[in-house]
Amino acid sequence: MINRPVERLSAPLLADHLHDRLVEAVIFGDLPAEARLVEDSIAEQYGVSRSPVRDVLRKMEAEGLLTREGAKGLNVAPISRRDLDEVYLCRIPLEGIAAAEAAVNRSPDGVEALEAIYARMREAQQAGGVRDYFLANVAFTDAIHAAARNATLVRLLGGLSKQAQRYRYAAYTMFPHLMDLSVEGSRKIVDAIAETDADRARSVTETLIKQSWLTIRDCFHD
Amino acid sequence: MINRPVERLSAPLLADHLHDRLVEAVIFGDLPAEARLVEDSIAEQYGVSRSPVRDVLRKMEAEGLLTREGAKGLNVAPISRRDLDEVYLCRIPLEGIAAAEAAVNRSPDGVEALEAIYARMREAQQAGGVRDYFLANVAFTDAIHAAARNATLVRLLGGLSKQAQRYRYAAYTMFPHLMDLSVEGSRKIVDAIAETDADRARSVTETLIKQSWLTIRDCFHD
DNA sequence: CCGACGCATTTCGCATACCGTATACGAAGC
DNA sequence: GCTTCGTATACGGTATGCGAAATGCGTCGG
Repeated sequence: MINRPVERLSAPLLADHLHDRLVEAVIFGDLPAEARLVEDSIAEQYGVSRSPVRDVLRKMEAEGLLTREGAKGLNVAPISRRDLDEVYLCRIPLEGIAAAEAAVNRSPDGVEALEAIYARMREAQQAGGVRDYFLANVAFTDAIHAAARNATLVRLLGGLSKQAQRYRYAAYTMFPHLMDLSVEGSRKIVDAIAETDADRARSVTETLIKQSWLTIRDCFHD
Repeated sequence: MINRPVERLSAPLLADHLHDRLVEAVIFGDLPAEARLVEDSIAEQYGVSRSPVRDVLRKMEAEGLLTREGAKGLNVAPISRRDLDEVYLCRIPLEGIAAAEAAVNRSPDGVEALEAIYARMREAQQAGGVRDYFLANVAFTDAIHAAARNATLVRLLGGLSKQAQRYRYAAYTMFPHLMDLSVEGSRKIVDAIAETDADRARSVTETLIKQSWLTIRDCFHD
């Protein structure tokens, strides 16, 4: 065997670790769009068997990160403006609902968690750490989803948010000023949720995501 | 081996066949809510190995038909009004978008296909065949999704529609008059799409689904 | 020089076997 | 009699091997 394992995975639930690694690799572009993925190669690289790899690849397919090329293997999903538009067409109303539900089911703990993550976002923004900002921003989104207390909604957003994160990370890298827009909008979202104002939470969320969309769109004018 | 296979599956893509069978069983209630599913037993029943069974169960989990009980196995997802509300909260805007996009991307073939399925729905309604009506109605929904020409939207709806179908079938069985409401609303949807009126397509779709929701809700007042 | 057939390779689908863990039941001790 | 510990068992996670379908390439014939 020529290829040494890139990194040996630790014991508990190989598949979960592997999933995280591969998702990261796709979102951050280490695995470029259209890259071919072969079960055997991945298994060999990470020093595991094909079984967990199969599970992971199927899951990532469901998350929209991979596309199946007929009888051949899987590819990293292509990046395109068309795809971006598809994702955001769905994402806008769903994130709006999540914010509205988070406001309806508002809890002191939930708001506190949001404030904490918002603080992380501000710090990263002022430090100019694009990757740190991105990670905090993802956590912020996840916290709102969790606060919505709606398992079905979370499940659906799970099949969309990973796909969206690819575009978001790329956009933050290209247009760091997008962080300003994001911080400003997030402030409004936290306030609306804290005040239990579901309609305003929905509308500021939808507005923010629409604006982000238009900005990101400029990066991918195929 | 004591248990004879319930039914032996044919060759091409065992997993797909198995998936269809199990999804059917859940939607039509042959596998009741909360029923425990064990990989070994399913494999034995259908005369296949655990590998395809695992794939299928994971897929059905993503479709919201099964829930994972921690380290233990999978159960058929519970039926509850709470769950119904969650599903429809997401389904209303997504189906609305699908109808609107179907109108935007209107094609003569697409409209023709919708009309054909609509005719099937009418026939089944007048014959009083609840199951036939249900099947035609599902086909109608799928045709609109396909006509929207949006892979991401189809993927998301795929993670929701199966779950919704459980409630829809149960509701048609209990309230056959729901068919009248459905036929009437579907007529309006086809017309709006045929006229390329996206806004009207969205609004009549959302109205129909909301009305269905309220009707179904009466069946599941936990 | 071009096209068609056939072989080798790639890659996935499915089967089978093993292992670790979590649960439940029974026995032993307090 | 109740609690607790150990063992048996059931189940999912993982490893591995085999076979079939599709693809690409090379060669042979026109």
